Amino acid sequence: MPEVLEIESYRQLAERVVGATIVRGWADAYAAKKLATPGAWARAVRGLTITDTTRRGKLLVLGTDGVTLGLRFGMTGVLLLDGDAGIEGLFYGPHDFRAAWVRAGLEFADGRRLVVHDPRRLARVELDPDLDELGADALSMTRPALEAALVSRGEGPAIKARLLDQSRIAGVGNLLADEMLFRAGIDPRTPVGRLVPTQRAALYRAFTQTMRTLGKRGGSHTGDHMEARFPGGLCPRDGAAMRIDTVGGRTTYWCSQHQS
DNA sequence: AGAAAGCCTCGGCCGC
DNA sequence: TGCGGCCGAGGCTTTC
Repeated sequence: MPEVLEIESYRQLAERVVGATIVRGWADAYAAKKLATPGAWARAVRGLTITDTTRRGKLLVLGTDGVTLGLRFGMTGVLLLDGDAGIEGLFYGPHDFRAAWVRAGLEFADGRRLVVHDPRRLARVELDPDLDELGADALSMTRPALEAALVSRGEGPAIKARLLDQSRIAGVGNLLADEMLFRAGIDPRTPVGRLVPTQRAALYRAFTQTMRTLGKRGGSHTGDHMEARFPGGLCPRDGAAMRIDTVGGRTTYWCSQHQS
């Protein structure tokens, strides 16, 4: 579920702990998988004071007076502050909270707790995350940055795969990718190198519209194409059958008519 | 039973 | 032929 729009809402929630000092941190073996040892998180965060929050794509970054803290949320991770998600409707599946699904967190001197709630264990904590591996941030996409991200040798990969490539564009996930291609009227299988100028212009427009509109509506799952995102769904724009296939390694829905 | 909104690794392929 | 980089497939993990 979490794509750049959700992570941005988590960042805004995390803003509330700027200035607070960590008295204790914990992460289970899965959440700490990217660290040298499972205990590294607890040792590193103790005594740090949060100075600021930033975000690059789907990576949430907590600045401190020492090591920088990174949080990744996988497919089902949610950030909670004292059990308050900050926004409603972001839970995967049954909007359920279980203490057993709290995989990592920080406890502050004032008693508050900032925790990662993640049923499927794909969320990760990081120390001094490497931002250089991430491409242009999706929420502040510019036309030149998009064009640069679309450069390829030869035909290149399918446009959908390129949109999901976090080293080119950081923050676009499966639902946002399908939504912007839906709005742009582009077949997700089109090789990037074969996109003509009018398609590139349409994609940029759809890209920024998608971020703005879905951001206002409340998340990646509020796109126009979502109502047709099931087998047998019909395109809400023209009533044609939606196609389903794996593109860029992910389940992809697109309109057989206006995206061909 | 099969699929799932993220990401990592592996191996094959391509172009220099 | 050799090599690095690109790209797709598959796995992780648990749930519904």
